[in-house]
Amino acid sequence: MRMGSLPPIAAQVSCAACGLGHLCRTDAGQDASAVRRRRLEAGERLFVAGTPQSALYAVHAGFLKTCKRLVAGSSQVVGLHIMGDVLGLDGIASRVHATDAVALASCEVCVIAFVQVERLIERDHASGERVRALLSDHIARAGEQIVTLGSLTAQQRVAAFLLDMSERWSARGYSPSVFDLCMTRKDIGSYLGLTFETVSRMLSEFRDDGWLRVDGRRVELLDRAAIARTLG
Amino acid sequence: MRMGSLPPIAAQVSCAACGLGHLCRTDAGQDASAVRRRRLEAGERLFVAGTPQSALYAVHAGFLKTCKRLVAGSSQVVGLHIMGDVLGLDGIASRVHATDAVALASCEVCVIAFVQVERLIERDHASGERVRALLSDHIARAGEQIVTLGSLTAQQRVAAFLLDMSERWSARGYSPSVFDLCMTRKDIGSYLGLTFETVSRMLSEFRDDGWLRVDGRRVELLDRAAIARTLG
DNA sequence: CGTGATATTGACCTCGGTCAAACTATGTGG
DNA sequence: CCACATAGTTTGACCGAGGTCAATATCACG
Repeated sequence: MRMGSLPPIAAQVSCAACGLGHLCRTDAGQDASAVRRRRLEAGERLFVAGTPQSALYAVHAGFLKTCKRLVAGSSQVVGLHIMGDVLGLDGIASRVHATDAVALASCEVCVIAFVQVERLIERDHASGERVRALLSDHIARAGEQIVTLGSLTAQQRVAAFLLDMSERWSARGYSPSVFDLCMTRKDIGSYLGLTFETVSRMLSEFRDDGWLRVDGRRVELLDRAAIARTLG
Repeated sequence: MRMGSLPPIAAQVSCAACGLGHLCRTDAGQDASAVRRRRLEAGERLFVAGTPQSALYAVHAGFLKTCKRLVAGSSQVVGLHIMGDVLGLDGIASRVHATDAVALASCEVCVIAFVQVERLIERDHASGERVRALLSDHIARAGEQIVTLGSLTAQQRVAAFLLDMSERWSARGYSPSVFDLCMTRKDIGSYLGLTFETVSRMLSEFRDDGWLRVDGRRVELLDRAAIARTLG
């Protein structure tokens, strides 16, 4: 396994395919400096829960998680974000970050100030509609997560997780069958409301059934149909 | 218990306190017919998942649940809505209802057509901001639900549910300690990712601890602090 | 009344959490 | 280059929270 000192960011989304759409386009006579791009190494934080928020974020490359702080002092992973995804949609009204965002790999994130978004919205209605669509999508995704946590068994949750990841990578033009989870079993467990041991056990079970191959965080789906069938 | 043939809708929100805010105001020279009001009896559906959506809904009086259909054919309660709440925020982008909405008591619901909302948004920017705030609030609420389902025990979920209901009723000017759940244990269980037996057991446990009184669907909280302490 | 939906409670069992041990991978300092 | 430390993963053994199944009670309504 080659280990360059500066890991190249392989997976990258083109601006045309980005979730922000034209919200960050600087070609309409905008001040180009309104859209900064920030680079993060794995483990670095993009933002911190409870702090003032003044921008939206689009993942240009890399992979991040968002975590909600719990009363008990621990935290739960509530979102996993790949290139093209938009972060910071909660907090649009409150202007306060609802979650921590942590890079799970080297990332490049476009930072679009609220003032910039507002300027665009005032100018053309399509931008307002785009923001509403982003928020609406986020709600739909949260609804899926609620169903996963509320109605599925451990096996089904891991299956749903794998299929979701597969679908999202393939929607960005990458292989739907081979991908990197980029995170610990503990993070996956936290995201799915399970312990990391259970996640590990389910992955081993799927491997023993011949449904996938696992090597650390790299996964290869061998029988998507079988995995999907567990959700029936 | 008096049983009139036409049950009066006791709890009602004033238009000033409604979550829609000025989105449904007809005093700005709007066509008053753009905002219809629909009356529902308990059990009646306001809308059905998968059908085209062309309006937002504001609960003027009564109580509704929203349910997501599951692959297995069953469904899960994903939202509980009292007067002042806005329904139909998912579906703003897709123009398709993501859930079923069912009245849990006699309801009056204001129906505001999308075209009306769009007309308002084009006219003044505050309306656009109001819609964004509604969506953002919805996301925050979904985040809380995800944490509840992902990290809390059965006891904690029921405790969180009771405190949430209490808070919401009191935010509308009603008693924070005495309120009607308006729904079956099964619905509560579905909402919390529990079986109805477990919900019943937890309520009995709280009753035996002297933390509340239960009579069917009517609840009186006697020791909110103790209930809150379980979330510690 | 009787019927059907809802609620409560008990007995039992299972899924998944907890605890523990072994193993791997990656990094660090000598 | 190796000894050691640290974090992550896998797997086993055990246990308990909560699901399942069943009996009974309660309530609404025809």
